[in-house]
Amino acid sequence: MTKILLAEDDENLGDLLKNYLKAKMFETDWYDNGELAFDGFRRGHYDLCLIDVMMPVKDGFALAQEIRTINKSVPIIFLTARSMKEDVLEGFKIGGDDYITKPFDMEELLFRIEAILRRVNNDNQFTPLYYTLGKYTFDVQKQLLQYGETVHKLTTKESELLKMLCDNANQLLERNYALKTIWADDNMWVARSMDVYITKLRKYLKDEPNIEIINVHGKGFKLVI
Amino acid sequence: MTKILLAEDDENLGDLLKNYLKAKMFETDWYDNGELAFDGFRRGHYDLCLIDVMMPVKDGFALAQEIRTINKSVPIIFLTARSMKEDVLEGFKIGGDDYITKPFDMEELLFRIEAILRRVNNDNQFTPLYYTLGKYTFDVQKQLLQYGETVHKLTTKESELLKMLCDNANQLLERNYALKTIWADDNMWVARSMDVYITKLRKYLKDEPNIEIINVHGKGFKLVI
DNA sequence: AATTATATTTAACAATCTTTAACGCGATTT
DNA sequence: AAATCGCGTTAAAGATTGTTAAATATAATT
Repeated sequence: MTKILLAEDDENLGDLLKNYLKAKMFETDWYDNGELAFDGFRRGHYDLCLIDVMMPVKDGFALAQEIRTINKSVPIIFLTARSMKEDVLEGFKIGGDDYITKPFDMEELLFRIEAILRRVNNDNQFTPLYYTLGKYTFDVQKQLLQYGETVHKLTTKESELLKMLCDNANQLLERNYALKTIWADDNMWVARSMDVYITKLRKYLKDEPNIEIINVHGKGFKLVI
Repeated sequence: MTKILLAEDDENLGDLLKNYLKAKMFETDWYDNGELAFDGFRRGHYDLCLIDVMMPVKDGFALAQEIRTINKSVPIIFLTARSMKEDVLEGFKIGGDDYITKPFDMEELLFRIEAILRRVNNDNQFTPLYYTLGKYTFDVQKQLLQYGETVHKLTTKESELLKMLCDNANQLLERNYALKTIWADDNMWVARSMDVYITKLRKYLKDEPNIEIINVHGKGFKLVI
């Protein structure tokens, strides 16, 4: 989960932002002044900072400057009521990545955050490489399901589905979710295609008594280990 | 020198921008409509694109979208007179990096450009001259794939494709993306040509059990290391 | 310019992957 | 209990990819 540091003294705005970002799957720590925010920054690990320029105790620029002394790369976005040229330029000089003036549109802020993270995360695409299923090892990259001599070469769809089941092991994997992500569609016809693949996976895994793909009627499937 | 592509139909603004950026040590190619700009983009190499949204022949969003099909990483900044929410969001959805509304301050634009480039250059996106593939070394410049005695002289297309696979190692290399960049086209017939080259590369790499080019059905290929 | 060599594309067929169709069974609802 | 719905399974149809060889295009050489 992406962690965001929010430095904002306005209670309403801070609360609003935190909740909005939470809904968008960002974990946000909210500090209401610059000093606390800096303490928080050195303690935790953040993927992005959202900093209001005008704050009591320590203003946003000062905070950003301090953050930059200990971290030169974390993305910083300034929030401000003032749209004066000098302020904007000051923000960029310090090493900010973006500058957005109040009142701003939440969705625009979200897109700006995502635009910056997209660039940062360019090479940060982490996915587990192997899963252990009883005696079998599932190599996601190579699309192999193997145990000693026995090696099943999986097709793309088999592999995608098995990976999704593994990610939700012992939990329900919803039909619609799987269909929308793997098949990019969830109409009735495509749904039958998924059933065919479930059958195929069950065949591969039938040698493993401890592993089972069970059906949750009307909802989806569950990989039980 | 950093090269900027400027797509702007307004003569005065275009001229002004080009001169301003030149003074700031950016080499700028200015195209006054979207179609010319796209032609220019595929011909040359640019570090950043500055695109006016409203242009004749081909508007800025359409241009950006075309650019994104052949280049997923070049930074794009939109310029526009409209500050409507929908427009801004559209720009980010396409994969833009920033969006600035006219009339804008030249200095602010400059800072935004620098903020983005700073981040891009941080990510160390230089392209290596050598890749290591198991026991083989792939020399991009000389188009050689060698290990001790064994040396494969690669043809241009073989080399371009292998390089592209290496740049996306362990990630999906989309068919269309490869076709558009290497073959400058992505029709059905050309696509088969790519398959032939995949076969050739697999032959060269078959001595290396740890290296494999796997197919992602309907999407592209992945070099797994 | 003609010839040779090399690189790339096209064509053809085989193999593999994915979807669709069909039928049967069991679960759920009426 | 009958009817409906969702799922399990298999086989065939449809699409994509793998591979080889011949045809064409491009480059190098005579």
